[in-house]
Amino acid sequence: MYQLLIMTKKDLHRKRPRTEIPEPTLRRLPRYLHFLQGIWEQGQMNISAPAIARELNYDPTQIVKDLSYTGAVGKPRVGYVTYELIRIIEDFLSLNTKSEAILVGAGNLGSALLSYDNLSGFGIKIIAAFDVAPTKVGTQIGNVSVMHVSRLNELVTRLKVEIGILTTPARIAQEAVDIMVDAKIKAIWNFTPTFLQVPDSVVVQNTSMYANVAILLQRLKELKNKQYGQI
Amino acid sequence: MYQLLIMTKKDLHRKRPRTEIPEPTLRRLPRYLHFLQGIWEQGQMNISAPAIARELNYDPTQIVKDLSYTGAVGKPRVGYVTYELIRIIEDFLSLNTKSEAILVGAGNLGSALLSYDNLSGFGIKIIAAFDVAPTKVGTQIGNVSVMHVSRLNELVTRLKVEIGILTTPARIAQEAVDIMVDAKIKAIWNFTPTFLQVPDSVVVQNTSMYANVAILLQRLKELKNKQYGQI
DNA sequence: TAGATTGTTAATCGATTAACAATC
DNA sequence: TAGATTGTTAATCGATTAACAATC
Repeated sequence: MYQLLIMTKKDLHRKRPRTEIPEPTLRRLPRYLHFLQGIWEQGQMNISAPAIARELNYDPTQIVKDLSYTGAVGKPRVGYVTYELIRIIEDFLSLNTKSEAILVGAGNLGSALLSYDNLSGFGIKIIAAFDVAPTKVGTQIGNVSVMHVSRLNELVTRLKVEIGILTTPARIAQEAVDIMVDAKIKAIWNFTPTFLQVPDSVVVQNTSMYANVAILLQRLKELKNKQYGQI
Repeated sequence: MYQLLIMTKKDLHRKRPRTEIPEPTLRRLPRYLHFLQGIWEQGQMNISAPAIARELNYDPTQIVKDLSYTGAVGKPRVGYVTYELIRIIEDFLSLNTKSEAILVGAGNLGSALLSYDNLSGFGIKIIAAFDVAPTKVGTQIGNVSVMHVSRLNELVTRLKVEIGILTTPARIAQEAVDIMVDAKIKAIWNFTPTFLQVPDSVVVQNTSMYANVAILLQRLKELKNKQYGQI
């Protein structure tokens, strides 16, 4: 009776209700999509979850579960209609409506993203880049103009851009983010190793090269230990 | 009594024993490291798990647990010695011994990685790049020579390179991987959206831009639903 | 000493996997 | 019809979080 009223530490940190799609599912969906596009091009009209599972080396029930999040419905004994499934996943991931984004920090990585055509292939279109270096400002990288950061607020506000890509040096990352937040950017794709301070009304997606290297090196180490036995 | 002998489906798919560090931990460690380097430069000699937790917005016990994997030991009431902790995490993640790597596919993303100085800052040094385009072969990108793929096997075998970075177009990804595996590459960092077929003796780390965009767009969508209520 | 923090063990929570009924 | 596959519910597993004793 009593217990029901006690607010545990957990409650304070509790995540959003439960409309949330599990992150592992979101990671797998683009992989399914890529696979489906491949077989579609080869003219395969239908595809079953077990067939996808065999090809991508996943558990078949996991695929069924992941697909059920998207609202896709399949036929027993036949599977899903390839084309429909592709459309449903694309819709679900909002890959059809290209979201406009700006990029801050036109250095190595920033330039790469600007000239990385593929980026537009999955739902994001970079419409402007910002930097402070006089050598960068005024230039064009991959058809995108690089402007001085002082113009960020005006442009973002005017065009109502919601997504910001952060590729500055770590040292000035928070500063750049503050400017973005000020301009009402709603989602930040963070390529710096910095932990960003943002209000609750802004989402941050961290893509850390560091984390990926760390995992790779560790798995390689584990592989060796396994092979030679842990002496 | 009976049950003990039954081999479930689970057993077949079972992962390596349990020497394995959880992936979430491996993702967080580089973040701790970056934070620690920052406070070390500011002259802070000691740091406690709760203090790290406050700054990085994590649960304090999670930090204690993560750090315990690295073998770091702290003092109650004081915390960890900043410098020691940095060294221990770096050692643990093998970031001190620079591993040599080769890169296949010197396109947009490949070029970016080649000229991305930071990469060498976390344990990986690209010593050669490979491509098939005559316009690329023979050039230098970020101090790394681009050679024809036909030379991959010889060079990798001779220098005993264990890590391969894959940045080719998705279409030829598997082909490139077969060449790497043939040359006894042990770990592949895959930037293509392709599911790679490799023998058990090779580890693959997938870094998918697609997955990251998918998560970002989804979280942004959820954020909006939360704010305006789901009508 | 008192109190903060470590470090370990137990509880909880969420994602994956298994089981199975529905169905084409 | 028989059998493969979907789709849902239950069981399991692993990571996170809580609890708490040890200790500086």
